[in-house]
Amino acid sequence: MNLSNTIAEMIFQMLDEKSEIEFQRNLLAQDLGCVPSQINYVLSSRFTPERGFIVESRRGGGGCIRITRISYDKNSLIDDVLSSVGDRIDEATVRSYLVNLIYQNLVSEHDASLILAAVGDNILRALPYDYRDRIRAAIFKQMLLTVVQE
Amino acid sequence: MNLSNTIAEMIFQMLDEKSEIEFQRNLLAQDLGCVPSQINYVLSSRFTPERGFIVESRRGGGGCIRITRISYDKNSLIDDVLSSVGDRIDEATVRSYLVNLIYQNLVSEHDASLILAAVGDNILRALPYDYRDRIRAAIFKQMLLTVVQE
DNA sequence: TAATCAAAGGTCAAAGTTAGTCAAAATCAA
DNA sequence: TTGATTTTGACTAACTTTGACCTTTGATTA
Repeated sequence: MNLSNTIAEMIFQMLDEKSEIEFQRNLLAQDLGCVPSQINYVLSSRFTPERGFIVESRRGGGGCIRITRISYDKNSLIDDVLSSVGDRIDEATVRSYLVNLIYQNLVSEHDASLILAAVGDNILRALPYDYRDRIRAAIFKQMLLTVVQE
Repeated sequence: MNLSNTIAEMIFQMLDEKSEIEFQRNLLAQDLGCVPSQINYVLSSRFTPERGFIVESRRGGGGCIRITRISYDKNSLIDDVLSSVGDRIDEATVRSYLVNLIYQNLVSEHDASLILAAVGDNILRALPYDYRDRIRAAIFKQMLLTVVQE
């Protein structure tokens, strides 16, 4: 397990108890024995809005970082997803949507794995670049609609 | 016995104890005294979804390769289907497979509708003829494997 | 009040660590 | 021989770690 995952896990755990946490970057870094900017890396690679987190911060004396886990209203979230997925999407982005959808209990893990099976790159790679992300987006949307319909 | 078979056998053995293993590509290659990319060759030639394996990986620090063996309990029936679906398949044929699979209780209606959402012609029609039925077959197989896996 | 200082956090790019891809060369089997 | 499979390695892509330098903020001091 690498450092970034460890840090992320620790933060996830904190967020398990409260939906909003606050901490000092340098202190956390010191606790973890890492360089402060590593915290930023973890935040920007794992606590993105796409995955359902808001990260805010204040500099200067008494500064800190605040992370909030957001929960959306059910219907509107799917709508949001459907409308925010353009006519192209890559696999990584699908994954992050799915993580979020699972987290919000809008899509079961089972369905998510089916969706991923369908739009995973290991299959769509066979398509010419022009079509790949376009077809992926179309299938993804269609499947989401189907999932939600029930 | 050639190298690839030796490597494959070693991995099979590991998978005999647990249905999911994780290892570092470079370390394994070193142990085996082969070039790292040989591992990829073995994986892509022998640990395919068709043969009941899922291979995932992460790059970068702490990266690794994970192989999951799909349980073959109710799988052998699906296996027949998988091998009888060729490289290409049209929508009508998918539908009849699904009807059959539902009838045999191998696939739920819910999953069938998801599969159909993914491989329906209304989406894949956007592809050039050459690719359409080929991609459909690939997605169909991959999804069936995913369904059975649970 | 204005200048200064110290205490946060932010940015970015280089270096490091894995794994993936691809095609040429070698080998094997029919 | 010929076509398929295997072996290699150079190059690429993805992700992580680190550190030097920058910006913001609040408090203190002249």
